[in-house]
Amino acid sequence: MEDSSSKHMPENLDDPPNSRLFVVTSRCVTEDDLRERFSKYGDIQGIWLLKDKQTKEPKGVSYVKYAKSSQACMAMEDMHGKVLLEGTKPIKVFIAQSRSSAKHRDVEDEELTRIFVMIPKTFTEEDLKNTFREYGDIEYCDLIRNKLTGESKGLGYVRYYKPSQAALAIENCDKSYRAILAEPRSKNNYSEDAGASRGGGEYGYVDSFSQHTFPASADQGGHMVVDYRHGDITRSLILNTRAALTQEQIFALFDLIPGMEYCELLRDSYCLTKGPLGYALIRYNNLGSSVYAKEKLNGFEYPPGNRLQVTFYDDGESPAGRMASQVVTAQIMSTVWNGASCGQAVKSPGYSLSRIQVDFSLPSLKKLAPSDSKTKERLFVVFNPSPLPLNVLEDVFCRFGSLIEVHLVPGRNVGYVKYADRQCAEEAKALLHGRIVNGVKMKVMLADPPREESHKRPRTY
DNA sequence: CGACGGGACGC
DNA sequence: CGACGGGACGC
Repeated sequence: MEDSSSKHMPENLDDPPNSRLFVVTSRCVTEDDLRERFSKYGDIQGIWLLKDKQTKEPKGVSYVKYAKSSQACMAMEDMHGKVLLEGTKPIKVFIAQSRSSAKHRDVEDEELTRIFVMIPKTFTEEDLKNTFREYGDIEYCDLIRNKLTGESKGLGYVRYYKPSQAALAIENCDKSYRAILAEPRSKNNYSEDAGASRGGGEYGYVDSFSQHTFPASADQGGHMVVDYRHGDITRSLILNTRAALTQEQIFALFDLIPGMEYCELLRDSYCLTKGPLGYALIRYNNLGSSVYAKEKLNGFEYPPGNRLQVTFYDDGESPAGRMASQVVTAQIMSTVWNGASCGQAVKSPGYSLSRIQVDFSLPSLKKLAPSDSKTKERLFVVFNPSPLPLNVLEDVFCRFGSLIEVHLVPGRNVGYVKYADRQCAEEAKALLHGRIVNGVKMKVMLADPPREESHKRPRTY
């Protein structure tokens, strides 16, 4: 089944990643010399000495492939600078660049000592350190936090002193942490030109290694580029909120980002009788501030439990609860509302912004189940011709009680509805299947059970 | 027919 | 400075 002969190394040169050494030696060092000195660190799968094409003379460059990255790292750490043969120069040992990488630059320890992990949101930096210190001395731990609330996003970095320690952590820690090597901080992964670079190998260490470690995402990135091209972003934003917010509160919130030049609380034209304001219009004096404000405040819970929805305002459309564009809609679906639901504390029928148009009678609005409720039943919904907005879906599907959340699949006309009670889900299915809501026909079915994943950590949100 | 599976840091 | 082999199943 497995081909482990030392002669034949087909495509597994980089499997697992960083398990191969690049060794610079004196030309007179032989394969046996290398084997003698390097075999104590682990299972050597192959040794290859480069030879000159014409003269067949050794070039003093060789590769040593181990079964594990930690073995390669330990060999590197221990052997780098050692003299193999009396009177020859000290050898140099590095982790080899992946075969598919065009770069021949040395792989720095910087790239090999920091890992990126998924952890429960309740973890502190100390918890993180205590969890991962069994693999080696830790220089520091970082949590990724929401800048505004300070709450952990359940993601963290652990910096070790030595590559072998990071490798050991990745190899041996609980799979649910999904530990991988962190991309170096210098590279700005953030301004998402990922759409342009996806599939291209022009970004050094981003290429083959990241394909190894990052599952392909269906998420539509690159909104900055796309939005500019389509002219969908403006300096104006729309705030949607289910909870009542005062003009002062909204002003204070959006004034956190410099450049606000306008902030007005508007009544939902469809809910004139309701006291609380449904949405607000905010404008900044520059594009950067509006983009930044949307990024920072969209999805922000204020007050806690009330997730704000911030979208770009498009002058061509009615402001009431409308998305600026399909692009922005998709982005909101995948970033803000995914896996989220409003806390029931602030959920109240009077604050519903969705305008529901149906040709059948709907039960009254019900409270949502707590977002940490255990899912007892899931519904699978197919929309025709296109998905309904999440606030509408929540409005409709909550009316049978125990609704936990509605989740749309980005780029597809389908979604999932989670209930904390099977009976409620059944009733929702019975009443809503085949119905038309706001002109969108819905098929409502029981969802197939989720795929079993043995090493899966329960989601902590 | 139609299906979820995750991930990034204020230089 | 010091970066990527030899050789070929059996449909």
